[in-house]
Amino acid sequence: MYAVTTIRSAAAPKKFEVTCSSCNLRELCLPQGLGATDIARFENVVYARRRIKRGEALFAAGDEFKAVYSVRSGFFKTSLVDGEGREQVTGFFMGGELLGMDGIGAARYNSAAIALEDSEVCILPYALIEQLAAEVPSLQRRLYAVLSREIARDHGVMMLLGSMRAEERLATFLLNLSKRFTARGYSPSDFHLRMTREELGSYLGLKLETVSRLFSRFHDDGLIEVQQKHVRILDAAGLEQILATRH
Amino acid sequence: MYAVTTIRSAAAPKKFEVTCSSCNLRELCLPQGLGATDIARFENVVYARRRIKRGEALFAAGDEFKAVYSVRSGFFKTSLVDGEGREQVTGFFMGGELLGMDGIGAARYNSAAIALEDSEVCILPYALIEQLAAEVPSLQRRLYAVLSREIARDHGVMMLLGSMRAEERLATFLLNLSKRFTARGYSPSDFHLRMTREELGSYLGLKLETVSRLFSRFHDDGLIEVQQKHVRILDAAGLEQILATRH
DNA sequence: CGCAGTTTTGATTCATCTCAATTTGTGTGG
DNA sequence: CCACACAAATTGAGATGAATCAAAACTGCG
Repeated sequence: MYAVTTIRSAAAPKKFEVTCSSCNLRELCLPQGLGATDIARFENVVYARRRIKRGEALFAAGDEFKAVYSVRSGFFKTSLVDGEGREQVTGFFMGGELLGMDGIGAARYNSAAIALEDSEVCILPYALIEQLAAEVPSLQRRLYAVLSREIARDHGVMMLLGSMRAEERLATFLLNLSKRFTARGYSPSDFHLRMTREELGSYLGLKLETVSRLFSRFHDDGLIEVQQKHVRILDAAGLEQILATRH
Repeated sequence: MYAVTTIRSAAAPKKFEVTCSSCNLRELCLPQGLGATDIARFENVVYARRRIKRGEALFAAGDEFKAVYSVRSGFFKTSLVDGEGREQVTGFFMGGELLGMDGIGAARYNSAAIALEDSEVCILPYALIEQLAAEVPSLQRRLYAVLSREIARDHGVMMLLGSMRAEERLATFLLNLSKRFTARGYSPSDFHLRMTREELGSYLGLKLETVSRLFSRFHDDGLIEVQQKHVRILDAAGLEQILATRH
């Protein structure tokens, strides 16, 4: 286990006064549910942030696992590349969501995290978090819960990829995105997609042309407005209806 | 948090002397890497086993989350059913593998676990495991690692479902199964599938007829022998070749 | 021994992919 | 600030892998 000072000097990113207690993403982020005293201890461990420009990697698959990251602003994709060069986008991440947890088990990141817009993350040095979790039961519980929810989330994606037709996949994705934007105080119906059609296609198990055609079809059906990356949901109930339609 | 005695009297399954230290699945199971003293404490918490007959549920989606289970013998599937009645098999589990971890976050199981043959599991009461983990760093580390690996495993399935063609999916599945059997001292090439073609199809995102046809094709190509649920791998390199083939 | 559930196989359809051309948008350097 | 070059998105036509529908064969359980 590293000493705090060692890690600080080794990583040496911009040092900020990190104050989770006043962060508006607090309730979506790791310290959710912690009391004032525990949050203070937590802030002491989360001592820095890091900026990542669009297109840059926060970490790559195979990199040594040292920290988990919480998205403070911006947008990320995570993706996996197999031995044959196939890329699979495994998720999209926005404010308050945690990145890198799949690296704990193997001490190396299992996937890569790429910023899809200029972004900023809070660095959560894993050794310190782990140590603190052993002392603070509410943090320990929260950490297990976050890992477990990630598993449940992945199962949802497996359902999407394994059992849904193309238009159900896109409808599910749009509704999910809408919900997450809402939780962050943004419009539930009006947003800018940060990923390309190809990245979205990879995530949904579809080719980019298919994604593009689906957007056009949803548009023609009056469900959404699309203009390149800008999407406006006109008929959320209609999108839900797609999921209810017998297949 | 429950007192040990409360949980014991509440659950009251057959009481066994559980001795992880002498279990041949020890190195695949949760207590992997624990020293003698810690294993003893662990055994004290894992105080019981439970038998599940073929076709029965170890737990159902939505059940209150109380324990994680380790497969002692037998074979399970886990599956998810969405609002529209679609079933998605999310995994198959054999000796030493852990079931139910997706329930930690929501305090309810997120999926159902069904025995595909008469099976036995060790009951790992979560409240006690959590408590012990806070005191035993090696167990804490192992628990985080197990959760993290489950996430990484799920990402592998997402790759399979999102980026592979039907025959690549089946080849991947067979090779994975072979590896897991090998790790448990069984033949790497000769095994009995416990799931139906439909269950396997659900897991692989294919229809049962497609799975059946793929088995026939692999048979015709001299890669495997199949007779209903019995499979013998004749040419593992050939199966790997399928994955390497440009798509 | 018989029946229900499972698997195999065939014929056909259809959703999605592939290939290709065009349009639209974006970042960069003059 | 504009023009150019490159990246991204759209749309069309046609190919194809897997789904669907249907029937027959097998298996093992009661």
